[in-house]
Amino acid sequence: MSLPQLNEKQREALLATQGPILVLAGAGSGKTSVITRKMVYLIKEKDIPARNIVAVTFTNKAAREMKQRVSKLAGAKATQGLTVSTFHNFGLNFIRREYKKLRMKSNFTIFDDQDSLALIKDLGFKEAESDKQLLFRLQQQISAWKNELILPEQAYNQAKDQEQLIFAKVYEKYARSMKAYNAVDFDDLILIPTLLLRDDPEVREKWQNKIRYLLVDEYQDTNTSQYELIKHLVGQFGHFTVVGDDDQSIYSWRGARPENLDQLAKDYPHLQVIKLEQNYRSYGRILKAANVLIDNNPHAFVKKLWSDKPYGDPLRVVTCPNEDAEAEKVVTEIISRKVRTKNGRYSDFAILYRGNHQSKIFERTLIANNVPYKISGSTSFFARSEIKDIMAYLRLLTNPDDDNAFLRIANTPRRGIGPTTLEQLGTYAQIRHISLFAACHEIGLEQHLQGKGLDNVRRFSDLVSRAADNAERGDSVGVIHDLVARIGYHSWLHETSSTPKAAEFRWNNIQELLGWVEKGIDDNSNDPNPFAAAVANLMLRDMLDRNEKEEEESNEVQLMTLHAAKGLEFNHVYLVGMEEEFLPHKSSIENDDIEEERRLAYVGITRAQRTLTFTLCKKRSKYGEVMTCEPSRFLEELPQDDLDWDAKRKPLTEEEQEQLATDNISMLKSLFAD
DNA sequence: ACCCCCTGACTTTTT
DNA sequence: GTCAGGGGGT
Repeated sequence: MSLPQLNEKQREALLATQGPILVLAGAGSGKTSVITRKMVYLIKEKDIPARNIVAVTFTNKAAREMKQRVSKLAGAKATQGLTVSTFHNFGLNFIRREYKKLRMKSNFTIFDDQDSLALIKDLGFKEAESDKQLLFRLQQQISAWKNELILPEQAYNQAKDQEQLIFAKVYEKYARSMKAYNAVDFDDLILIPTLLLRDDPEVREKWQNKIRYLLVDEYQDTNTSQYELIKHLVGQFGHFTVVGDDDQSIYSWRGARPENLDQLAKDYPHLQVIKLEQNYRSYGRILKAANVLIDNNPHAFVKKLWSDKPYGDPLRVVTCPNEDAEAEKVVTEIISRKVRTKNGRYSDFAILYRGNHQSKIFERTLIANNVPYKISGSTSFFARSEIKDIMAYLRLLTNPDDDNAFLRIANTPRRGIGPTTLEQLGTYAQIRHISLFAACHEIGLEQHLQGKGLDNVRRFSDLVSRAADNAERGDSVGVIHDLVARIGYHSWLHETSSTPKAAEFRWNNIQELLGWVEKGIDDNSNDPNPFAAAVANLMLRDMLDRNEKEEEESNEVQLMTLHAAKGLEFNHVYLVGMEEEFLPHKSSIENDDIEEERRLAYVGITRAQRTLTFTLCKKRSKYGEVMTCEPSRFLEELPQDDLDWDAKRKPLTEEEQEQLATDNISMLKSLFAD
């Protein structure tokens, strides 16, 4: 196999197939290309069967992209059986295969964050019922324990204060309830396989034999439990490649441990470290600025990005009197730049910010100027109420013990099962130690019990259990369509939507969802319960081919947080709100956690291919009050010779700036008014 | 059951 | 300043 288009280091990373390999891949250094081509190399040249190769990523998007690229390079036939999935999807498949060993039922449901929060709230921890903040902290603590591989008993023993003690108790209760509901949460999808692999030599051996080569993307984002999972999967002399960049670690607040990179060197003394330092994305000056900035952070592995692209224009720093002027400045500049560029597209421009709330004013200004835009990270498909409703029906069909699903839909659409009935049902279920749905069923059998609410409960219980029976027997998709029709969901949508158009839009969403269920059911798999498997997969939000549509070249200005921008690139980047207390964020300053904020700025800078513009405000109205803002310390850390810093070169008075801004805007407006 | 007003939050989020 | 979500009133 010839290896064109790869540089020396990339080739080295690709050819190293013995023992543990760490690839330190700087921003824009062609890391995805290396991983995908390495998989092809392993299959084609090293004759490792595709089914013995596993690659894990953090997002569905990354997994999908990788899979596509590999099968394009190696052909669909050669890649048959190759596993490219997210950590969570891998964990899910693991559990579905090993459910017997785990003493679980095959029809477990997956709880998302909201489900688990609802459960925690329900566990009767008095203080947390009213105090949302506390409830939230509790959920995060439980999640953190799970990510650290700490079980309830250990949490209890390690508790340092009264609060921790109480939290640990709730954790224990939570774990027991999850078992009763036959449910797992997202963290369990990693935790459960890790514990089984750790404790069961037979299972461990089986999986280590299956996986002859493991690849891990975005390694710096792994948490403790993911680290251990990988360790147990590859065994002591494992052959694997992990790819990561400690400078782009921006998720430590949710358990990611960039230290896992150093830990790897300690756990595997023969670890081969390969650095990819040539950047194919940015102009030289942008890279220089990024390097200088990140040099202020301590490093376990030193790395210096370089590029043979042109040096490029100085990075501009634009100081604005206030946030309105900032937005106007950015938007009018994007318009004029786009018009001036031949074949200029709005999608060449990105506006990046620290917090979601910062998008609002830019959105408003873009609308006012008729500029098409796209904000990433807005309400997702699965957050839509109609999708949550139907998902709850699907969950209840596969797992009748899923009380969260039951509660969501018991009275949706309205069928006269109000709070009073539900409370009675809850009490009954609690006494009998059964789920709410099972309680419905039992009450249904007690013919002598009378009451309007009870009749409704009976009817509901009959409806769902009949559907569940039929679904298990065969045509589950037909059964679901039938169920959706029987509950009158279509007319319910029309009742609850403001316009008929909105109702039809929501109805279409449901049709789309049901289409995925249909596609997701794999009758040929040896899974004992293909329908349940399909529903579980949907909880992990892998939307299969939906994104193909979404990702077609859109001519829209891209707006997103710095976190969401990781992995992407844009010709022209506007990094807005470059002020102290924004970037670095106020709470990070207070917690003395500047390094991760610096990495965030680094990620933002390295997104830019050609030009980079920082903007900041002198004054900003925060929470109704006008506040004076300080320029971000990161601006001071950048190489000043490479900056075109307006305010420093010729400081204008506030009035002059305001005048200038107004002039520019009216000039541009008259230019593009039509 | 529904609506309206008040209160509190204003870091980041995938699965 | 603005929005969401809870609580309380009708």
